[in-house]
Amino acid sequence: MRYSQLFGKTSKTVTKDAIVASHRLLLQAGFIRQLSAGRYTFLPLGLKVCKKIENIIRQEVEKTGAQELIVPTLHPLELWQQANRDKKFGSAMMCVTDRNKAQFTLGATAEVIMLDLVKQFAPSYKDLPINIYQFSQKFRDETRPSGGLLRTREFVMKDGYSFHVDEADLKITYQKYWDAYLSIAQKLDLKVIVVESDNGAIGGAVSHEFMVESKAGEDTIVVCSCGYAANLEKATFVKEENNSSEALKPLEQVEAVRGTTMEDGVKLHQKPLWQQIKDVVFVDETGRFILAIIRGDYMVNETKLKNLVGANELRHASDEEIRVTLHSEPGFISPVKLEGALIVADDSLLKLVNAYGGSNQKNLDLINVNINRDYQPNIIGDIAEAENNYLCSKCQKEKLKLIKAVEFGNIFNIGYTYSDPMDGNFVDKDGSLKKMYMGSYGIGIGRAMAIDVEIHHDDTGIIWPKNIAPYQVHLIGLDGLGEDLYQELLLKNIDVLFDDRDISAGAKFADADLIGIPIRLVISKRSQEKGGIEYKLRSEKESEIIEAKDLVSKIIKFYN
RNA sequence: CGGGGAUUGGCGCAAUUGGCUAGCGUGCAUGGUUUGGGACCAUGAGGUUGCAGGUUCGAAUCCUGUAUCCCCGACCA
Repeated sequence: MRYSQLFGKTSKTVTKDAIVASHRLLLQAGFIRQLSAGRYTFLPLGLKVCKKIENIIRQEVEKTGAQELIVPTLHPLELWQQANRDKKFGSAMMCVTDRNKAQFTLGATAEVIMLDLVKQFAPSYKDLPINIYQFSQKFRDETRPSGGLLRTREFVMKDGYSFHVDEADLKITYQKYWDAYLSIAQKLDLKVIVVESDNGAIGGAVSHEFMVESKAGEDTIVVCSCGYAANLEKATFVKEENNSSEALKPLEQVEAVRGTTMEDGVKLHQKPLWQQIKDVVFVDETGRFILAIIRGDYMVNETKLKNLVGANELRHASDEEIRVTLHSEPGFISPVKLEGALIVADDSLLKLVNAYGGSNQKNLDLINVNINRDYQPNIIGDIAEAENNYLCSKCQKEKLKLIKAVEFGNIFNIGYTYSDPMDGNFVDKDGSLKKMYMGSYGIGIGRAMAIDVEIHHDDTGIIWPKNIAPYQVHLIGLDGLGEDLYQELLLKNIDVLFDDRDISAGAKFADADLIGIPIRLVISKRSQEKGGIEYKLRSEKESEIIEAKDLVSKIIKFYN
């Protein structure tokens, strides 16, 4: 490709809105263009990178036995409703209506469509496992897209789905996908950390996310030097016992003229924060009130809480709701004698005696509050959020570390989440109908591209890993030279971008650095005087002169 | 959804106690001089200042509404 013919060009300036490096560089180097919030055009350079990423994914994913197909973008809303998915995904779904008033949703993910498709072939145990995937545009009405391609409302995703006779069979495919994802990451020159994670809107029991550490990441993951790694929404830690050997003291109500924060309680009672009971009231999508209680120095993780109580969405209760519905008082909430709310206790409270906190009345506190004596939670479980330096629950020795990361891909063990409501059955050996066990597997292409730029760039531009660079070679011709070499490289099937513009050398070098193609060649009077062509890797500072006859083999060698 | 900021030639910005023909950089076009790290000179094209309404002799500037975009927060009672 001649640069002079390439649609899209680099620019010296870029909107101040582009904060993260990948966003800025991809815009500046002419790979993408924004259309509206969270929706980007992929220009020819950007699309070339996408296609290369897709091909790597295709190659690796097919090793799991997956077969490529494609389903329509518009999904009948009815199918989603069958599986109750419309509620799970909720407002992130984009819906449209056709001329017959039939309702559709723009595909955000395709579990229900793929299951419906598989059902149409009345699969038997002999047909299973079925392992299918597609590359297609996904639509999610994200509340806040951000970071350029890192979080968008419209994106191409490789989404794979597998159907099995049982969980044991799924685990074989699950592992194959796991391996495939590691290979893909390796080819994209990305170091991934595999973490356990919450299944979120996809549903099911177990899942793993393939994360890449990055400051631009909006996810926090928890890692331990022992190898433990988990999403913040799943991470567990050791909850130390501080005073569990103490004798239980009688419950007392005391006067407490104080403010409404945890800190006010600590000051007034002169007792440690961890001994205080933290009370947080939530309301779920059905209007149910939930009181989450936890040791004072811990935080409630809403996702953990959601999973424990089986809620889809939670919001904080208003002060008015706390007063009117629960007959309590903001800042003085207590699980003791509280009615009208499901009481969910973090298991940290089991190891805590003689706690203190509110009494559901203003300026009155309770001291020596003890679980299962003074109040009885409806549910006890883990709703606490891990923090830096908490003790790892796996090795029980090392301290946890929280790091920022971007989700590169994920694999889900979704079980019967869809087969159940949608009658996703297969015929077993004995002729009986059984439910298919499902898995699903996703990688976002644009995000993968952005992560790569995030990880591989310097002050002057992008440094593409060789497997996904838009071109293999960036040829710069100076002094009117280059045309012959360009033709020769084309003949040898080298994918080359030839900067044939009649502009200054400096401008060409700057653009080459920005665009980030791995090999830069310069042919000029100077290079010829030195006996050949200048060869420089984008990732290196130094260049070398290569004789013309050795050039092609050197390029080919680099790419193998 | 809440808070903050923004919207002016393709792109990045300036001009607001209301006042002359809305400037500058970059990019683009033409001509010339240049040519190893974003060259220089000259000439030129390109804007109903997001949209709608209002105030005024006069609005990019003030008022009202609205749309869009960006950032922070979606968290402790």
